Amino acid sequence: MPPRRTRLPRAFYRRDTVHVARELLNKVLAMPDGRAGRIVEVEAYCAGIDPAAHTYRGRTARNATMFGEPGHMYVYFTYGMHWCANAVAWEHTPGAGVLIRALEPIAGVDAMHDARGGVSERLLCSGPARLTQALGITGDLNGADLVKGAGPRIYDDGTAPPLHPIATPRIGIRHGLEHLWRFVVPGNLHVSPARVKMVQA
DNA sequence: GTTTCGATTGTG
DNA sequence: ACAATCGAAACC
Repeated sequence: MPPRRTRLPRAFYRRDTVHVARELLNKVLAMPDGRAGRIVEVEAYCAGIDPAAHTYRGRTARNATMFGEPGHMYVYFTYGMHWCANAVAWEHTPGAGVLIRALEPIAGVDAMHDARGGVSERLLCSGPARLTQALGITGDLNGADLVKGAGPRIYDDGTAPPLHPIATPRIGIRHGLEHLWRFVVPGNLHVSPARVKMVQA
């Protein structure tokens, strides 16, 4: 018998972005075709004070979704080839959300492999662009409602977030490294291989 | 209008 | 360590 899935209410996303990031650990991201994975790594990007956030310099055509209603999905294109997915989440200041960085695959794994080519299961969804490729998320889904609608959803299947998630600096950014806003499920094997950016000596 | 660079990944 | 690859942001 499959675990019961509870839809996350809009109010879930309408809270402090860092808090939502931690609460999203161990939730389930599911696509309409059945592909689904457990969220095991996230990063919070905050409004106003956070120079690493796309929204730091204000609203643009690209980041407009982040200024919209919490609980929608902000999908952006980067490095000329990759899509990344966020859950819009903010309480008082618009323009913030949670980057989903890694999933543990739990359903539709064959379809994920078809979408990703011959990669190991461990690397199937272990990175922000890997998981969008595995699930088939592209810019078409920018703005999709994760709470209502027929598109991607985030569910609670009864698995609580870790009591003590690992907190680290965020990956691949140049500013805002002092904030420990990357959160990881301790011991999970599907976390992205944390590449430390090499610095020229 | 032109240039720079990125919330990354795969390969060498 | 570095190329791939292109649109948005930044700069003039």
